[in-house]
Amino acid sequence: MQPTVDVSESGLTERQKDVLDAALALLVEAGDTLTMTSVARRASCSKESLYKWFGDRDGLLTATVQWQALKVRGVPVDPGAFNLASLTAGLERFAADWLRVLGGNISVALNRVAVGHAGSDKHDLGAIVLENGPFAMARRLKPLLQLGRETGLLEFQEMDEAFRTFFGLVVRDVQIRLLLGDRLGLTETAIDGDARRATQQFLALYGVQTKPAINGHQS
Amino acid sequence: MQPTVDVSESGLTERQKDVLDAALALLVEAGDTLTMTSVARRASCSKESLYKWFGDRDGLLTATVQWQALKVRGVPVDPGAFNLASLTAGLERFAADWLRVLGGNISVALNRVAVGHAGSDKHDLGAIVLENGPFAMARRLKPLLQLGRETGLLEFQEMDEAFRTFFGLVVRDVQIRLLLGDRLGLTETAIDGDARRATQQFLALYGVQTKPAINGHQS
DNA sequence: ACCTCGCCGTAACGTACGGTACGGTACGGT
DNA sequence: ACCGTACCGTACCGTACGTTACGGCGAGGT
Repeated sequence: MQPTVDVSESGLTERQKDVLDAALALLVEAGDTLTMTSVARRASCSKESLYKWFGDRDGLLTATVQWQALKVRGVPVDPGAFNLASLTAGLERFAADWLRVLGGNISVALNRVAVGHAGSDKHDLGAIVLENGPFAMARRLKPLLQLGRETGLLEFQEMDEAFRTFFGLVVRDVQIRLLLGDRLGLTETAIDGDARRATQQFLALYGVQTKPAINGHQS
Repeated sequence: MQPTVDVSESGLTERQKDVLDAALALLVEAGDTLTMTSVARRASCSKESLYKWFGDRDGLLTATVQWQALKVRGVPVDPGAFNLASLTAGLERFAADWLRVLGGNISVALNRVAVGHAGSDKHDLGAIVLENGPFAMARRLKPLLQLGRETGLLEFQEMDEAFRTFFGLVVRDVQIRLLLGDRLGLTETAIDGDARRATQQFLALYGVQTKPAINGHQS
């Protein structure tokens, strides 16, 4: 019958959520080599149920990715008073959040399977991760940038270019190196430092004030 | 006997190179779903030879990746007279080259398989791609940055930080989006424009001259 | 008490594919 | 002429895994 569970509506039994969490854990441990049997065993459910709920292996993977995506909905940041300080704080917080997510086991595992399956299967996993990764980040950040531009704190022509520059300054080679298996101890303090550096660099490029903070070393 | 062909010594028969080229083509077409049988058929060789030459499937993939890496050895750029113009040109050329490589089918395919296998197999494919991707880029770029610093055109404390910032400004979200299957028409003119923008932004952050080119739009 | 439904556990099926074995052919050396 | 080497093509084996089928069981309804 091809159920094709749409997780975004979250029409999910608690039982099914448990199953997806188990699948998520296995995905982190074993990557794309996880088997339907292993998921069933880990979740203490029958393979028959897996197939009834998710259609096939691809459907299970898709549902798992969407389930995780549903769980990371970040909180939007828009404080009342808006000035350079709050803009800076917002950008830093955003950068740090993003680096924390990217560095997590789950993100790495999901991106790995999505990259592996990109463009080749029916429920395009790559598109889903793209949608809930970079694109979601853009949707969340752009209002902040827009606000910065409207209040005269930032100056840029193309919103998309500004966003992508910020993305580059924050992520740099971190994600690709993690995906390729490079250990890359992202301690909490290192993340905070990188977030500050990226924010300062971004402000140096797109901020209107002629402050001295040109070099990427915060004070 | 575990041959484990070391391609970096290029102890490869012409016949074997042909086989690896065939494997490369199949990798681009089919990704990690390529089978030993398909490679043998495409290259008009026997599976027995594949196993004799490369040990096993992993060995074949490894040899293929190394073979491609051997073919992309970029040419170093160090002109005689060194000034801001040549530094800028060098950076732009570098950025454009890198974007062209990243956008190519072969790079995308190889990065996909390497990400998929990262950390899980014996010949760590991820490490190999890491070595011939980001790390090779760093080794090639750093001398240029060093020269820029020595001649007083650039100013930075940490070489590595400067490199990674340049990386971020050039690559941004391009690579991850390509890996996740996003079409992303990288025309030649778009690449050149991006290379110029990234270079200008980098110079704005790390250059010593107080030129006005702060915003990412070239003139 | 009985039926139905949803689920677990397990066994079974089909197949794709990694890996091996073997016969046949071309060729260079002696 | 004979042999060894290297290779192709193909058939074959073993296994892992996706997928399906079936028997049993507890719960809720009638």
